[in-house]
Amino acid sequence: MTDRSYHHGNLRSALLERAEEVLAAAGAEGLSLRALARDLGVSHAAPSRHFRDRQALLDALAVGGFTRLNARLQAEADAPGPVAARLAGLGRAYLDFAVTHAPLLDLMFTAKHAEGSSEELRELGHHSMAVAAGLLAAGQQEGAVRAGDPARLAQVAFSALHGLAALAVGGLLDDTPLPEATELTLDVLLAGLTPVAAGAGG
Amino acid sequence: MTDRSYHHGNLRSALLERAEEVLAAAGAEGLSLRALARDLGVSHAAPSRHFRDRQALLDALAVGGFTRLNARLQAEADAPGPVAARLAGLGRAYLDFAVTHAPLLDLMFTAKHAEGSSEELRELGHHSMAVAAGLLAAGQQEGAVRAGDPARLAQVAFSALHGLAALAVGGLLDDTPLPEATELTLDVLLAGLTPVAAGAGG
DNA sequence: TCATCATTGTAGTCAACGACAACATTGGCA
DNA sequence: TGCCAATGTTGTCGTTGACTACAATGATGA
Repeated sequence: MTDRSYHHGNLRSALLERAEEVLAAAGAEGLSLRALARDLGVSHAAPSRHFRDRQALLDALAVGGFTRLNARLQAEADAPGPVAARLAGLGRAYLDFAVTHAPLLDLMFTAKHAEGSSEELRELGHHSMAVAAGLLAAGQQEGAVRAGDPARLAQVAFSALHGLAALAVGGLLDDTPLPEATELTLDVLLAGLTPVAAGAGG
Repeated sequence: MTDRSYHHGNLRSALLERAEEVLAAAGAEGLSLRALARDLGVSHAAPSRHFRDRQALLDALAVGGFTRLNARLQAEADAPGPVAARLAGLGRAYLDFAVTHAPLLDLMFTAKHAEGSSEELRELGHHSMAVAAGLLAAGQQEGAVRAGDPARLAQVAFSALHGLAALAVGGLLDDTPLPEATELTLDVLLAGLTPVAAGAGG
C-alpha cells in the first residue's frame, strides 16, 4: 500500500475519493483529470486506465452519489412510525443530502451524461422516486394520501423537495433558514397530498 | 452592417445572440469564446473587449434569461381571472420556459456566478418569486390561499415548479407527459396552499 | 480640416487541459 | 519459467481561456 513503486494498487478508488473532495470544493467545472493525477502522484495519463474520459469519471461519481442517497432514503422509508412522519423524514433526509452535497446532486440529476451510464443513472434516479412511491402507496392504504398513481404523486413530492434544494443551493432562499423552508414545504406538500375533505395535519 | 471592415459594429449583441444558440444546442459546457469568435468572423481575442472572461458572458446570458422569464411571469400574474387560475397560468408558463430553455435556466439558477453579477442575478431571481408572492398575497385576500408569509409560500410554490422542471429536463419523468405531471403538481400545490377546512379545488 | 485618443479589433503567446499513441513495468496464470 | 493482460509513463497534438502588445477606426474638439 505505502510502497506502490509502479502500480498504485487502487488508483480507481483513490481517484474517486479525491474527485469527490474536489467536486465538493470546486464543483464539477473545477475537476481536472490531470490535477487529480498530480494530487495522487501518478502520471497525467494514468486516470485514463480507469476512466475512459472525464465524463466517465463524472458519471461514476454520480452513480456513487445515487447509491448513497438511495440507501439513506430507503432507511428513512423503512423507519417505524406513521406514513406522514416517514414522508417528512424522507424529505428532510433528501434536503440534507442535497445541500450537503450540492455539486454532487447537480451531477446526479443534470442530464449531461454519456449514453451508456445514462441508463444506469436513470435507473438509480428512478429508485429514489420508487422509494417515495412505495411510501405514498402505503399512505393510500392508510387513507392518509389521496388517490392516484403513486409513481406520479412521487414525482410531485420529489419535485417539491428537489426544487427547494435547488433554490437553497442557488441562494434564492435569502434569509429564510432552510429548516423553516423545509418544514413549510413539507407542510404544504403533505396537505396537498391529503385526501380531499380530510384535515391537513400540522 | 455588411461592410464591417474592421469594427464589427455590434459585436456584443452578436456574441450574445450566437451564444444563446450554442447554449441551447450544446449547453454551457459547449460554449467556447474562441468558437464564438470564429462563428462571427472576428479574431479570437475580440470577445474579451465585451466580456471580461467566459463567466461574464455566461452571467450576461443568465441576466437576459431572467429578464425574459420575469416579463412572461409578470404577464401571467397580471392576467384577468381568479387567483387560482392565474397561479396555474404562472406555473404553466414557468414550466414551458424551463423546458424550452433548459440550459439557460440551469445557468440562471445554478450558483456558479461571478461575485459582481451574482448580486444582479439574485435580485432578478427574487423578482421572479416576488411575482408569485404578490399573487399569493392577493389569494390570501380572497381567502383562497392559506395564511402565512406570502414570500415563503412563494418559495414553496416556486420550488415545486422548479423541481418539476429539473426532473423533466433530467429525463426522470419517464413516460409521464410533462403536461400531465404539471397539472398534477399544480393540483397538489394549490390544494396544499388552500386554507384548512376549505375544499381543494380541481 | 485635421490631430488626438478612447474604443474596438488583431496577432502572438502561454499554461492547462483532454485525448491519444507508443512504450515500460508489474504480477498473475498457464 | 515465460507469456500476457492490466496498469502506469512519456510524449505529443489540438483546443481553450487569458494576457500583452499592437493596429485600425471614428468621434471629438481646436
